[in-house]
Amino acid sequence: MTQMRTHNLNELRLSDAGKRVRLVGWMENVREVGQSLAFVILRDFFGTTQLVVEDEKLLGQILELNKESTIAVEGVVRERSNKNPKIPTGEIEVVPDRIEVLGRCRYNQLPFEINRSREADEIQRLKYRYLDLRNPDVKQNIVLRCNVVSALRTAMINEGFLEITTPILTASSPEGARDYLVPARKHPGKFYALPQAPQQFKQLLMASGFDRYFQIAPCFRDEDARGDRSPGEFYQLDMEMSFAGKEDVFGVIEKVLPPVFAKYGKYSTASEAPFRRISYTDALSTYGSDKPDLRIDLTCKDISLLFAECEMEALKGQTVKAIDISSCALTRKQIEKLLTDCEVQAGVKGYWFKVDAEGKLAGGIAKFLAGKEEELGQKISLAPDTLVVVAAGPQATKLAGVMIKFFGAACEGHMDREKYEFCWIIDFPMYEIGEESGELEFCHNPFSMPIGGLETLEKAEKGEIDPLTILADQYDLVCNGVELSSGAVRNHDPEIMIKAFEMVRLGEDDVKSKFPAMYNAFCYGAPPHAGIAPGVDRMVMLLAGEDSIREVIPFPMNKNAQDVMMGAPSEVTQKQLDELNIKVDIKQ
RNA sequence: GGUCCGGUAGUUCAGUGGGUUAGAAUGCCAGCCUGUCACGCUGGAGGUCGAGGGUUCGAGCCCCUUCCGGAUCGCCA
Repeated sequence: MTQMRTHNLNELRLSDAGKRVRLVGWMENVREVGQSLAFVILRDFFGTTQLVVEDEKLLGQILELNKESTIAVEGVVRERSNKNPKIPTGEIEVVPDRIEVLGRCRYNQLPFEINRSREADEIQRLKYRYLDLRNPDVKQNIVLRCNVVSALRTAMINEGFLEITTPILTASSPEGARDYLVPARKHPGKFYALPQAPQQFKQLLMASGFDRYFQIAPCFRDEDARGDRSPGEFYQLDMEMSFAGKEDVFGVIEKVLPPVFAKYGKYSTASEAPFRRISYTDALSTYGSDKPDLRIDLTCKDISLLFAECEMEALKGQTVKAIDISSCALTRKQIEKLLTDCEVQAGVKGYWFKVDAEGKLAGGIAKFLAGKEEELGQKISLAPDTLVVVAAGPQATKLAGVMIKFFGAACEGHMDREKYEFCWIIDFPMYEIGEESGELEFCHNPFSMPIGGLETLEKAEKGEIDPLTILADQYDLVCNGVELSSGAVRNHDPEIMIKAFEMVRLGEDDVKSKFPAMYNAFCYGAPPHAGIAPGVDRMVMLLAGEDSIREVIPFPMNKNAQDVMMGAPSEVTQKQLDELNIKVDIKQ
C-alpha cells in the first residue's frame, strides 16, 4: 500500500469486515491477555480503533514500544466476538500483519496520563501542552473554538460586514491598559506598541467609508490575569457600523449570537431578541452587579432604614442590603460556609437570619431585628423557611452581588442553569470622581458619545446639571454573569470630543496629541458610528461550560504571563540588544 | 503590589497530639493470564516531604525567612 492511511480511526464499521486497511495513530494502550494475545488501542484525531495482535513476532514488536508512540499497521478488518457498544468502532477490530514504527515515544513515564490530563497539575499541562491536547476532552474545546469562530465569521459576512485586518505593530496609546512595547530598530529610542484593541483603526475605517467592519482581532494588554482573563493576549469579535446607533448594534448581535450559542453551547437554549436592557444603576441596585446572572431569580433590597438605630455597630447607620431566599433548606453550617466563600470573593463579611417554619425570625442577626418584623416585611418576603442574607457597609452592593451568585447557585430552585441568558447593561455614567485625584475623570473610555451630545455637556459646564449625571451612550453585553463585551456609540464630532475632554480639564491640544489620526479624520466629515467587541475566548468558555479561560486557548500562558512550554519571555543575545540600542537595567 | 489557601513517589492525593522503617491509588518494571476494553492476579522499584534556618531528645507536622503555584483585591480606557 502506498497511502499513509486508508481510513481514520473513527471510520471502520461492521460493513467493512474483510477489508484490508492501513491505519496510523498513537498507541494509546496495550492490554496483554495471556502469552500470545494483546489488544492495542490506536488513537488519532478522529477516534480510536482496536487492534488484535496474535502473531508472536508482531507481539514482541508492540511490547517493546512505549505507549504514545505513533505506528502504522496493515491488516484485515474483522468482526469482534465481544463487541463494545461504547465506541463507534466497537463492532470491529483490525488484525495487523505488519507494523511500522513512525515516531517512537522515548519515555515510558509520561508527565501525566493522557486521558486524565485534566486532573494533572496545570504547570505540567502547560509545559507539555502537546500531550495535554492529545486528550480528546481537552482537544474538543479547541475544536469547539474553531467551529464558533467559523460560525461567527459566516454570520457577520451574511450581515454585510467586511473582515479587515488592522496593524499589529502600531502606536502606543496613552489611555487604558499597559501596552506591550516593541523596540524600533530603525528609530533608536522609539517603540511600537501592540494594539490593546483595534479601536482607533476601526473608527478610522468608518471615517474611510467602509460601512460595516469586523475582525477576529488579537488584542494585547499587559495586565494581570484572572480566571476569566487571559494574560497578555486575547481575541475579540471586533465590529463597527456606520450611520448606526445603539439599536443597530444590538440588532446585529441579537441576530448573530443566539444561534451560535444554541448550536454550539453546552446548554441548548439562548435568550432571543430583544435581550433585556437594564440600566447600570438598576443593575447595581437590583443585582448588586453590573454583570448580573439572570438565570438566578434572587434580587437585593435596601433595608438601611431599619438599622438607623441598631446595637450592632457593623449595621448601624450603614447601607444595608438584604436578599430574601424563599424555601431555603440550607443548614446553619452550609450558610456559614457560603458566607465565608462570599467574604473571600468580596473582601467583606456578610450576615444572615432565617424565617423559621412558624414565621419567626431566628439565627444570625435576628435579635437585632426584634420588633421590626412588620417594617421588614414591607421590604422583603418573610414567608416561613426564608433565608435572608445581609450585606452592610460601603461595600454592601458588591457583597450583595457576590451573595446572589453564590446562594443562587447553592439553593435549590433559584437558578435554571441549562440556558444562556443575555442582557444589555446600558446608560453607564460618563464621568466619575477619581479615587486618587479626587477630581472628575472619564469613567470608561473617552470615545463614547455622551447622551444628549453637546447640549448636555454645555449644561454641565454652566452648572445646570451635575456632570456625574451625564450618561455615556455605552453598553455592555452580559451572559450568565459573564461580561462578554463593551461597546458604544462613538463620539464622531470633534467639537463634542473637545468639550468632553474639557470636562476633565483637558482640551483641544490633548485630543489632538492623544488621538491625532482620529481627531484629524473626524475633521474631514465622519459618519455617526457605533460598535462592540465581544470576547471570543470568553464566549467559547461559556459555550464549553469551562470556568478557566485557559481551557479554550490552544497554547495558553500561565497566570504570570509566561509560556512555560516555549520558555517565553526569555533573555536575548547582546547582539540583538545592541541592534536595538537597548541597555538592560534591572532594578532590585 | 496586598490578603487568603496550597507545595509529600512519575502523577493525583492521605498523613492522627511532634514519636519506630512516610502510606494509598494510578503509572512504571518483572512474572502469570487466549476476548480484553479503566482488563485481572502476584511481586518489585520509586521520596532531599519546595528550599534555607530555628524550637525540640525527636519535625512532613510547630516558628521564621524565601521560592513556586492557585484564589482574590488593586489593575484590566
